[in-house]
Amino acid sequence: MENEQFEQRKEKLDELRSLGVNPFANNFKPEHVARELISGYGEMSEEELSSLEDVFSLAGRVVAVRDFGKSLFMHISDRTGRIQGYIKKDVIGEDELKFFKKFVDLGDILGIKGTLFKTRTGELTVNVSEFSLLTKSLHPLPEKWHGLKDVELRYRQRYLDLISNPEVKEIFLTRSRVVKLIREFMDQRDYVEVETPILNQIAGGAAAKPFETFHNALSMDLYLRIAPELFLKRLVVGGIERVYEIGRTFRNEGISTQHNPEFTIMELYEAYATYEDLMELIEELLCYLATEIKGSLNFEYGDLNIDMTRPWKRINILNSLRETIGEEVLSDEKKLFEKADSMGLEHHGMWGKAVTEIFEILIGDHLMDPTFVYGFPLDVSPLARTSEQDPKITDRFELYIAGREMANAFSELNDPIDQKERFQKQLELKERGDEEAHQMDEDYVTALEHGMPPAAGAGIGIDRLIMLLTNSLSIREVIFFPHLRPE
RNA sequence: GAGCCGUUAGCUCAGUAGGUAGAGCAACUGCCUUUUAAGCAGUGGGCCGCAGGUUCGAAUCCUGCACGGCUCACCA
Repeated sequence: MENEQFEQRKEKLDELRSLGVNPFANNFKPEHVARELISGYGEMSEEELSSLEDVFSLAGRVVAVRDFGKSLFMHISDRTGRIQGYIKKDVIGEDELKFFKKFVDLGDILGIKGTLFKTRTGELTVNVSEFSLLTKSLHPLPEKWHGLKDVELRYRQRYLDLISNPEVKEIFLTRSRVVKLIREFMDQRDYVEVETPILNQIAGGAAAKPFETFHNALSMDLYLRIAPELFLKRLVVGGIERVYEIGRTFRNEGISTQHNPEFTIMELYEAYATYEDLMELIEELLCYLATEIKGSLNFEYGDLNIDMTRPWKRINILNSLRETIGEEVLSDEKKLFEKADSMGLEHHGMWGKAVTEIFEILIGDHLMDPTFVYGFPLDVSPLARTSEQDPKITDRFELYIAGREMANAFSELNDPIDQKERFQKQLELKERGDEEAHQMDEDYVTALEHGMPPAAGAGIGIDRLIMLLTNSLSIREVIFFPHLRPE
């Protein structure tokens, strides 16, 4: 970090202090932002502007300076955008101009005041009559034209990425908008937003390896949650009939363009609904988001054209597998396991696991337009309600978009006896070496014993949804500080 | 965890038959009162990711390591 430019700027800092100027002053209140000036006055002619006598004040980071000797142009960037400032000796005085040239660097935070005018090239510009150095920056900005490209630096020093790459900032602003829209959508449907524990004694509600931690005062092992599911359903037992949570979840697994160890999930539960109702709800929600964010139900994602026009396709896992691998393989457990083995897939001797694994590779990965995949086997769905048509199947679906799982939903199992037996089976799997099998959650079973109304619930991967809506091909592009190894 | 690729100035990037390290931006010194990737003249700035090896000589060839990216595996 010690380099020529850093040293030069530190010297300026010392000199400013010796002149009695606070290089980290906080005595300037900007009354305007770039965007409001541009949208409010950008269309006015030079004549109209010159008849205005209003003085505007704004503050932001100096991102460009073009020095002409007795005058100079600069661009200042605030939370809404950029605006040009013009400093002219005749207006501001020789001493102030000299001060600017000597002490104000690219990257500094500056407050400016002045009237508006238009340059010859038609750009709305603040004719600066007064400026105030608010914060000295000790490091140079990244390259003004190419921005910050180095992916590692972009993630490690995200602030520089945000300063110099406007499209990056745009993605995160969109992320914020999407989450807000989701909340509005859910609130309109009478759902209550809640928060449930992240530190769990039992990490349940999904098939995943948890992070472990320890509570010193209680002398107790704890896990970071892998899903909020079991807590939310306790709330349904408690009479919060429509409930949702948007929050961080942690899974101790690999990192990739699709996976970050901590990610954001939305889970929702609705009493008296079925998984088919949730297909409708999710379709409505995602189409609403696409319309608001993309302005269309047809948009590009990478090389793909995604068509979200309703109604979305619904395909049955067993039926579609029957077409690809044939009835004889599907119905003969031995042949099915051989098929899974030949594809290098794990199945732990479970029919359902083999079925879903094979499905994902052969069919799921190729589903680009939104598709509901339903008919999940019971042995991979320990919290889902058994189908009334087929005892080996549950009332569960997953939503695939762009070949990826975006949501998982089912009618909830609310029979406590059945639930306990399912947990028991998961324990057996765990003993046989399936690290991702569920733990027994007696307390949850007790909650069900008090009666959970029939309900359906869904989980939606928010990061992946944001990726889709912002055309981001890596999850790291939608998470401010993705997990990286220490430098 | 495996394979492939990358790491050179603050930033973006060049740099091959191994022969003392380059450009643009940024910085510094001048000139320039409507520019916008401003322009002109000049100057400074490098453990070429780290550690070994080969060689008279390594940014360049070899090995190991670190970090990152992509693909695959596990998963959402």
